[in-house]
Amino acid sequence: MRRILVTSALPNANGAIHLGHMLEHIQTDIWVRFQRMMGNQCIYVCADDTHGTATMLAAEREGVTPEALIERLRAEHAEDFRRFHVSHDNYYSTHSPENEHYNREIYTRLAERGYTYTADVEQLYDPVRKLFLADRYLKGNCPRCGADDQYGDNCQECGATYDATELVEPRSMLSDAEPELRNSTHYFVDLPQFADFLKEWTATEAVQSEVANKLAEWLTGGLKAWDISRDAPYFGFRIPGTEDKYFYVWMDAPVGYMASFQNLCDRTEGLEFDDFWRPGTQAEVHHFIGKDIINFHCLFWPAVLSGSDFRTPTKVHVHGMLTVDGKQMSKSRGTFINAGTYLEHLDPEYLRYYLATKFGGNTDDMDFGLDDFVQRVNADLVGKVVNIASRCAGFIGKNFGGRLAGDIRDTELWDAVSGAGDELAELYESGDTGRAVRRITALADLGNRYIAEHEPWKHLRDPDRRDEVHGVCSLGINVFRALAVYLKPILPAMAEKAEGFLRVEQLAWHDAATPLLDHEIDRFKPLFTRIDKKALDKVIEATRAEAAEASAAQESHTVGIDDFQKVDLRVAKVLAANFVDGADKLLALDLDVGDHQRRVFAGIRSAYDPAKLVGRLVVVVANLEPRTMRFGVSEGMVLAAGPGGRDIFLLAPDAGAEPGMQVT
RNA sequence: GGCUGCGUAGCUCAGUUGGUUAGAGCACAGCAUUCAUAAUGCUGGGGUCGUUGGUUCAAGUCCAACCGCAGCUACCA
Repeated sequence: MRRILVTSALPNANGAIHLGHMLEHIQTDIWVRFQRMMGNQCIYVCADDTHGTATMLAAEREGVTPEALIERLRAEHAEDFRRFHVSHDNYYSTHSPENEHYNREIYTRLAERGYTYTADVEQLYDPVRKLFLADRYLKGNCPRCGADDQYGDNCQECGATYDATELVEPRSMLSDAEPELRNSTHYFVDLPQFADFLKEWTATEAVQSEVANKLAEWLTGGLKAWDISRDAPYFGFRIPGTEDKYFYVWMDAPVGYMASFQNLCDRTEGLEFDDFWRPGTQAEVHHFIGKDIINFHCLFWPAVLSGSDFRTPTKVHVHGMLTVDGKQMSKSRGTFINAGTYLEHLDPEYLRYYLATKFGGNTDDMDFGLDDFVQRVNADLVGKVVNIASRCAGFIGKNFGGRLAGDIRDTELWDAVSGAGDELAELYESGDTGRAVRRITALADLGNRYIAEHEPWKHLRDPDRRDEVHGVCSLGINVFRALAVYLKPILPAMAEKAEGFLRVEQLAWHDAATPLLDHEIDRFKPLFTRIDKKALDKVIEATRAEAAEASAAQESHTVGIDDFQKVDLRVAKVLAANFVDGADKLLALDLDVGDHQRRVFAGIRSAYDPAKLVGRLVVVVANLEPRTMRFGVSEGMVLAAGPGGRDIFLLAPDAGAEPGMQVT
């Protein structure tokens, strides 16, 4: 029995799970379920990737703590995956004590062995927001071609790459302030010391050949030291021995795989962390990732592991990106589909099956063709596979008491179907489920052809041919059963229904090799319904609507008077103001809006004493969609100016204004 | 700009080390069938294999340039 630990890349705690995430988790889950069906021990862990400046800023915008924000998203993400039948053994968080423990341990070991050092770095600093700016938060003019509005790493116009400090007329995207050049001490992993190790490691079976080719670019071009620290304020783990330095999120994210596993071990008898992570163990570790994060998983991660005396990954399975109708997923086209939106209208197994037809175990991009999706799923699953059971079950039930024949009538067909197991197993193992599905549907074609040739409906009336009819239909059911086994890693829910129909225990891989004989089965109920194209259209419409809402809210620089008039601004009087338990940025305000009262949570605690707010007038957005926060529902928004922190200034109408008056 | 990979019928994809008239499924057309969720079976039309040039007796397959797509380019998580 193999002992295997499997991971999918950690989704970021800054948005909903979408089809791109689902692609990776479905691919991983198919492989995991296949391994379990083969009788291997296969543990599948994942987590939300929670740290970084983005989380900090998002929490600030929502007026909640980062901890509250990431826990809400973690729960949502875990639920989305569960509903798609993704069988994580643990879906954890990188913001966990286990993760902090292993980050410290890894860092300490690296430092002890001389793999780390510090150096001063010149970096752009936002004097208003008081933080160092990552490239993505900087814009300016390209130092080479002069194009304006370019990010801090490279130019979209001329393709030049440069350092953020070279930008002409740089601006902070957070405050629009002109950044200052400041010095800061940073911590580095001395990657060049791992060059020989990495050259060796990337030449093994651990990575696909095209991935090794890509990695050769870094390995032959010369590795640079890796900057693993960030300055406060930063949402993350503090580096041991420092006051204001934090681990860069890409340092602690992969360690999150270990942390999630440790957390599972702590509540699972017989599961030992060291069995999987000590050097030289026979247990396997497999990572599934997209081609966008190859360098983190195939350079930094194995180097860090080997330098801190942990085992290195058995294999990194890299997949390509998902396009929809041949183009990048796009919010305006309605193709940036969230998992939750999909689930409102469609069965998750449609997507699992369709994506399975696309996986080839390589890094090619995969296209989600909307029409193709509908046709492929309906034709293959309903028309071919399930149809075999559907057309045979009636005969068995009505004429033979629901009992299958005692022997296999035609060994040629049965041998072809039952004998495909080894080949299919190899295809699943290598990740080529596309080819596996093609082989399986070809077997279904054999089954349907066999039934058509033997025309059981014609011979049913002939008492001399009763046995023949019984044998043909029983074989049909057995073909279906084998196909259900072969498809079970992809379609677990369908397989479960099939188990009920066949009245059998959980199907394992080897069950496909032995037929079900002289066995009573249940009445047939539809195992799979066809996709209605209209349901898919609704998904696209809903996605487009979500996007329109979001972009209307933030994108346009100028608004028409119509847009402005949609905002219902009212004068309100503060009746009560209170601290909120567990929220360090919020105040709960009870407002008199003229004809009624309402409660609003405002992120102004850092600047206002609640006692001094009572009785004063403020301006409130009265028709803002109510937002459910951890502490209750916020029904509106109080207007204020300023960058935040101590500098928040509430708007106030002049004397004479009354609660409820509209602001125009 | 550099790097990795991809570009084959209307659509989604197969095409091993270059070797006879380039394949499958879906879609489409015709026929058959009616057991089955308008499901199935048989037959058929449809491609100058992204473009151009080269190597070779022979190129979808090897080489070069160009075009298009995706990703990376070390601070995008």
